[in-house]
Amino acid sequence: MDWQKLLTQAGYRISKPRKQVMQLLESTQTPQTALAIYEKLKAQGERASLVSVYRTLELFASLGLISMVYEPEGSLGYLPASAGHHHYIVCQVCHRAVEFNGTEDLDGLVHQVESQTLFAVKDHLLQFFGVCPKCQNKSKESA
Amino acid sequence: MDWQKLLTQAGYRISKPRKQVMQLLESTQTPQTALAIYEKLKAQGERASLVSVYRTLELFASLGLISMVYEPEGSLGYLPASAGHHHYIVCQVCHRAVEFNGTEDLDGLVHQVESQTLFAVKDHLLQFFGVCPKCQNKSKESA
DNA sequence: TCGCCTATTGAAAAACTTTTACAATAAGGA
DNA sequence: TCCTTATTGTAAAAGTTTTTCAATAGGCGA
Repeated sequence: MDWQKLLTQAGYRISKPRKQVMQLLESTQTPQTALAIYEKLKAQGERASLVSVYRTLELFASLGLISMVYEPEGSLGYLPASAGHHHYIVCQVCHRAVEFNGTEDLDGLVHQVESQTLFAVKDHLLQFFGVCPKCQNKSKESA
Repeated sequence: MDWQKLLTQAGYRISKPRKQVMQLLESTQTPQTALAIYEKLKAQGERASLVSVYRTLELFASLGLISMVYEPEGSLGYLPASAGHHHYIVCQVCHRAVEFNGTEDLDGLVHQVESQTLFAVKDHLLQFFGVCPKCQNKSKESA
């Protein structure tokens, strides 16, 4: 669904900062931190405040409109959420994030962990880091 | 291997704060944040500074003596590292962390992700959250 | 379209976390 | 025990996230 409709239906307004943040996330190829979003908007001449960026990201995340991934250095980046699964592999070179579908294998792992630890699994944190095809080729060329 | 021997062999000294931090981590059942370690040491009358706690944790982690887990609220906790694998499931109620062995299933997932995304997988972030057996029983009793 | 209500914003400050600088201290080999 | 220097503690800085509150603007109803 359109994010603006979803926001409206949930009782939120379509404000300028919210439009700007979503537009920036949608136009970017890599996950962006709150500060990076703020600085890129500023560089574009927009004057959304950093506080609003934080608030907007929190709202969008709570509504499932955006996903969060850990960058290779540990900071938290945001990117538009797609419909289904939300597991990402992040390129350690160019930071590009790509979704992968690992539901089935993960289900197996969840069951194994539950029987092994007797915990009831409620949630998980799963993310891969690696080198994307483009960056693999670049390093081959320069070698 | 004994952590003190390992430190010495790597050219580091066995200082008071390092002893205190390791002792505290070894005596605790749950992962501890830097601040929590500092405050618990202070409560015990030890006078290690917060700066030293940070430095010590960084050193221990770089030597593989301790592992890091994300707490349910998102903060980073430390706990002594065991020999082999280092994946944890953390109880959302009592914060206890238990290791699990998911190497095989994870290998399968890694291969699937590589063929699906064409990335070369270098590293990963895997952690589960749930409710431990004890806390499951407690909630049953109170229900 | 206009006006009103109030959700939302921006600025400033506060709270919190982590890092840096540097003189004083103490670990451990000679 | 002495000497060298790794390590510490204090203080300050840097960085990040949250809170406060008056001003603004989104969007519904008239």
